[in-house]
Amino acid sequence: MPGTRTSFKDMDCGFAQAIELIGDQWCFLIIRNLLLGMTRFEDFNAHLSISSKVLAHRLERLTAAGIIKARVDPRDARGKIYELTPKGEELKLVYGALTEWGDKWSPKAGGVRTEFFDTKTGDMIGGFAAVSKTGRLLDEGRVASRTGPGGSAVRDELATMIARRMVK
Amino acid sequence: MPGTRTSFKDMDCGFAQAIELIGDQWCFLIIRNLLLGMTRFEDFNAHLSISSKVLAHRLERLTAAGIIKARVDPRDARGKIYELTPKGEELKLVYGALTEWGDKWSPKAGGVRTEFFDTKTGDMIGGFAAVSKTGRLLDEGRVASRTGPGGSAVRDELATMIARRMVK
DNA sequence: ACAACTCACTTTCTTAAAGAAAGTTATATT
DNA sequence: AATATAACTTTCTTTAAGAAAGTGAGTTGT
Repeated sequence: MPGTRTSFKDMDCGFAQAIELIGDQWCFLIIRNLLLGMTRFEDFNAHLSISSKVLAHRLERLTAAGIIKARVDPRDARGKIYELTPKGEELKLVYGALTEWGDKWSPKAGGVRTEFFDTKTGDMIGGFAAVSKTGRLLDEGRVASRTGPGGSAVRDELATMIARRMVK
Repeated sequence: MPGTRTSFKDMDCGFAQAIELIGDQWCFLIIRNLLLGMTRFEDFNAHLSISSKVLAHRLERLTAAGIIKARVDPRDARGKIYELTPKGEELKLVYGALTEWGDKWSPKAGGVRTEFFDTKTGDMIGGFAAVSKTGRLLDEGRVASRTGPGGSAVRDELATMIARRMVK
């Protein structure tokens, strides 16, 4: 249907499912602010300059996806407090890696805008990386993906599609 | 202006800049396929069921952002080969982490759809994580962020906004 | 050499959703 | 009782998404 955004629900792929849930500029920014501790409708509205209509829709979508949950402000029944669920909290790494990438490739004189640190030691974090089963760090270049046990024909079809095209 | 999607270019924040460039469902999926080795207009078109109009726009946007680059197929001057630039390749970690999250929270009987492995040893990868400067792995719960040297008033303003609201 | 075919787009047309701004409702404060 | 505030909802206009058909340079088959 024209105008309707395409849904990826039928795509048998974890990545596509993730994008179905949070692959929207506003969702990304809202979750980012939630990860930083923001909780109020008003604050998202003001800080992100998002219209209240769209904000309400996004909060509803994120709630339905089980990424956030709202509760009434115990001090003032008018207010709601929006918080990340464990599912939402686990996006922290994705956000860290994306923030690092963004800061690297949209650089600013003076240094990074955001730095990550270890809350136990206060030390700055070196970065985000893939880790072997034995706890060894792996160079980004060594990381590749393949179809897992729950993988579908879709992924193999993709591989075939790609193989058929190989140049050079 | 109504209908115009909001731009985040003025937001002084690496994360927002990243979202400005790739924070769109189609861009995400296109880059995912590029990371898996897909290179052709036709293949994105068919595999993602994206309309050619929108695909052309996205490829243009990603090219302008310096994330992909096109070259003519040396074997057939009709065809173009789209490839990730180093900037684009560096999104691999973000994609790995997001795929892992999506596979975990949209689970499938039988196991993960996609598994990551070390191209040197063939061993499966344990996961993605934050790493200290000294190369130690950090528990996700220990990771937090703060304003860096290039950080702006925007982030501090956000922190203030949040602090003002603290409950419990 | 010429027709048929491919690839990478454009164009056209319809409709859903984004943005701006004003309005609503249920509490809360004075 | 009057005013304020938080979290939405409504209205209205415009842009962009989606479907489908069309275009043009380049290639292949005969």
